Amino acid sequence: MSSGPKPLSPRADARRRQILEGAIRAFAARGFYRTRVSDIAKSAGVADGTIYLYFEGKDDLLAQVLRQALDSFWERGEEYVRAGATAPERLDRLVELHLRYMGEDRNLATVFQVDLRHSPHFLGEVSRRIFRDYLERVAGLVAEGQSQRQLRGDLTPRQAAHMIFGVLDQLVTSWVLSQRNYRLESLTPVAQDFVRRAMVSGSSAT
Amino acid sequence: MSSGPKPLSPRADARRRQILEGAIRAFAARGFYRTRVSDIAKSAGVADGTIYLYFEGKDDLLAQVLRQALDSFWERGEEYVRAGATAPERLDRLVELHLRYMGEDRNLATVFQVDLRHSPHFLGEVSRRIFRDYLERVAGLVAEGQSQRQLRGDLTPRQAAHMIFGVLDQLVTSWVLSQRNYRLESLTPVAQDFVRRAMVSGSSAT
Amino acid sequence: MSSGPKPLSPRADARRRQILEGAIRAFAARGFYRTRVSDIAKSAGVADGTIYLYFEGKDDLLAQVLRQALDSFWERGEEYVRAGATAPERLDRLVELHLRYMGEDRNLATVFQVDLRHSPHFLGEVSRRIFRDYLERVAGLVAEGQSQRQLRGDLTPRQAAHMIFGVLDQLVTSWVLSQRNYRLESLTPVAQDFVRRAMVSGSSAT
Amino acid sequence: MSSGPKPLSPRADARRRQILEGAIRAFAARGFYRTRVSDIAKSAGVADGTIYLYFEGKDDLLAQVLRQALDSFWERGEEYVRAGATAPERLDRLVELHLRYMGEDRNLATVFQVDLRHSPHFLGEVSRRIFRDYLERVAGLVAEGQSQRQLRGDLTPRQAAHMIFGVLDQLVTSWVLSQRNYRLESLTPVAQDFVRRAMVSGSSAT
DNA sequence: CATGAATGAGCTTTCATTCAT
DNA sequence: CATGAATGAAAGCTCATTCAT
Repeated sequence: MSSGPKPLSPRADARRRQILEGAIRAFAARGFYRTRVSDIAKSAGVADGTIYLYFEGKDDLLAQVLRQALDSFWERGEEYVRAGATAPERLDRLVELHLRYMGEDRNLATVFQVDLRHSPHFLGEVSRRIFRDYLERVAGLVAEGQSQRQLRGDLTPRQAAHMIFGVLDQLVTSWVLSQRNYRLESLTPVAQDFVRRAMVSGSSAT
Repeated sequence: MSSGPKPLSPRADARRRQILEGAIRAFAARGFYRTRVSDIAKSAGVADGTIYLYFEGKDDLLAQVLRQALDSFWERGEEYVRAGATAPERLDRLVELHLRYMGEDRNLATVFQVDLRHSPHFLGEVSRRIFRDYLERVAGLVAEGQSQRQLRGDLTPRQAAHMIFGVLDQLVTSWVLSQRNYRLESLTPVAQDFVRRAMVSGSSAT
Repeated sequence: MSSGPKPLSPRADARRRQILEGAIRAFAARGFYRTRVSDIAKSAGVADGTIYLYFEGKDDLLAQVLRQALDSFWERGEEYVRAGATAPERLDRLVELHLRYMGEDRNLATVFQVDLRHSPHFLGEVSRRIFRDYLERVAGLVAEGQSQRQLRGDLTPRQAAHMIFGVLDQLVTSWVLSQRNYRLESLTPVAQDFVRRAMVSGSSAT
Repeated sequence: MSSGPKPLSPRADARRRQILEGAIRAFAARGFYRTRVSDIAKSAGVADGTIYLYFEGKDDLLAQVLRQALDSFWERGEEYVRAGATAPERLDRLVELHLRYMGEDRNLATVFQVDLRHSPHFLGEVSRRIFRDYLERVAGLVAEGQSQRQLRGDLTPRQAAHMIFGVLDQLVTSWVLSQRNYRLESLTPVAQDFVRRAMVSGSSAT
């Protein structure tokens, strides 16, 4: 999927990662716009100028953070999700994966919930691709389940994907903004149940 | 509900509204951070300095846009929602109201989906209150429905409120970001069905 | 000396004075530059725009404050000073007059000590004239005293006038800046003695 | 005496000085308030932003100019003044030092006479400390001379210090404002004589 | 490769002045 | 005459980016 655009030396790759991680911490703490490049440099332990040896600028840095995180998300989870025996099970696994992945790194989650939302205004295509990627995969899962008659067929896969993503996304947002301290993963069963009820065939009580 | 903090002269109130509307257009077009105060002024048809006669600054302007919009949302919809005969019907009406209200003003919706998400980093309390207000009301609807045995009781009202909000919110976001041109309200039945299935008692197929 | 440039109606003259007094209070409180025209208006109890009916602008206002005060100083004191029987006595009276006049209105004194000093940079000619007026009169007193052999003749009248003014001026400045509360006039004997010793003939111990 | 607050690299220290000197020229030419930061930058030959790497802002710049000048004044002169054999001689040396120091740098003198006077309104404590420092040292000289019966004892050291300072200060002010071109130092004997007569014991002719 | 001092475009905000009422 | 809402030029300051070391 992600053929790294430049095959970097291991040394250079480590440096790149170091900066990326500094950027995640910095963005999470203050938000993209309020984060200065020098904040990122400090957080990453490099000089300001060094950042420009590895990235084109602040915008590019955010784009790469997001891209990288999404790549690693699917790299790690795609196989796991597809290994579910039935469509509902595959949705369960998606829910679990989403909450677990985000729950593991609150800083990264913060960047996703806050700065990714803001990015359409300046990352344009990049930003849209990130959303599209996610939604298309979920839509794929849904379509497959529908064709196997395991999921209800009276909504489009895209619509379903949006709503499922919406549920997960809001749980993450609320966790990120929450003052309280709880584990995001603990919401897995509740979310699984919610999505299952909404997606599995059966009469909607009217 | 909202006792305007300062009783302004009609003239001043009109001016205030004029600026607020200019701000919504400007924020929607470029996002809060990329919008200059002079953009707002131009969009509102006033001089830069005039803005500071009515607002404390850019932050205040966004806060007021959000507050005002939320106030008018509930002012307009609370009664309508509560007029539903049963809890599922009240949820239906909430879904309908949310999509209709947002669908009516794409600029305002854009500000909500994009800038409100970004605001915790700088509007702090204001921002949190806006989310809290919304969620508490929905949680109230859910709790009521649960005590009347019309909604399933095996999740907390807050959790339910988050997920319901997530569904609606994501439909709005996707509409706002979409290049295609469709009416947001047209998604009402789909969303109602999704929420109903998820919330009305009945066995979740496992 | 000062033939008021415009013979105003009594009503208008009262208004003019009202603004002038507001300006003195405002300038004293914050200094010329930090005083906004609207501060002056508030302090004088008129609308901002009204000020421009009586003065050309902020600069003009300061110039008039200073001019007016100096006029009234000499109007009141010239006769008194000249009524001294001998030159030393006339100097005594000058010292007394200076300290009494300034001591009577701390606000006015503040404007003189602080803003008059700053004014050469923007009031140019006006500012210079105010200093010159004062110094020429004192120099006149000294010259007269010298020709009557009552004051030492081994310095120029201008030099003497500067140093005498310097003594008085510094006492006023220090009073204006002082946190303590004492009457400026109480320094009269000390200053008179200082000036007398410095100016009356007699061998300077070497 | 002045333990520089931050031990800067030689390079940084040179830059700092360069800006300070640009600021003195700029302030002298137009006065603090009418000087724009960009004027200072231009006069110092650096970019606007560079100034903020070395100073906190315009106010800080003026404060540092004044502080630095006063430090260097005493650093250079304290020993010289105290080396006078008698109190009158020490006063002579103070007068000489004051006029010589100021006479050497008309720009710096201008800043002192004009902007230091204006500064109480915005430099508060800094400004007060500068005056206090000077006056206390002179008062110290006077008190010492009084206890040795070399200066008249019928005025307080502070009062004497004020008046002596007033004499010197006014000579500097008048030199700074003067259109004519003369050497400030040339007034040394006159001022010495004036101060001596005023301060050395001996009957004041009444 | 790495640094961080220097740059200067760009932004928010203030406030003297004007003029329709 | 008096008002004060509106104006918009002007100014201080920030910070992404560059480049000499």
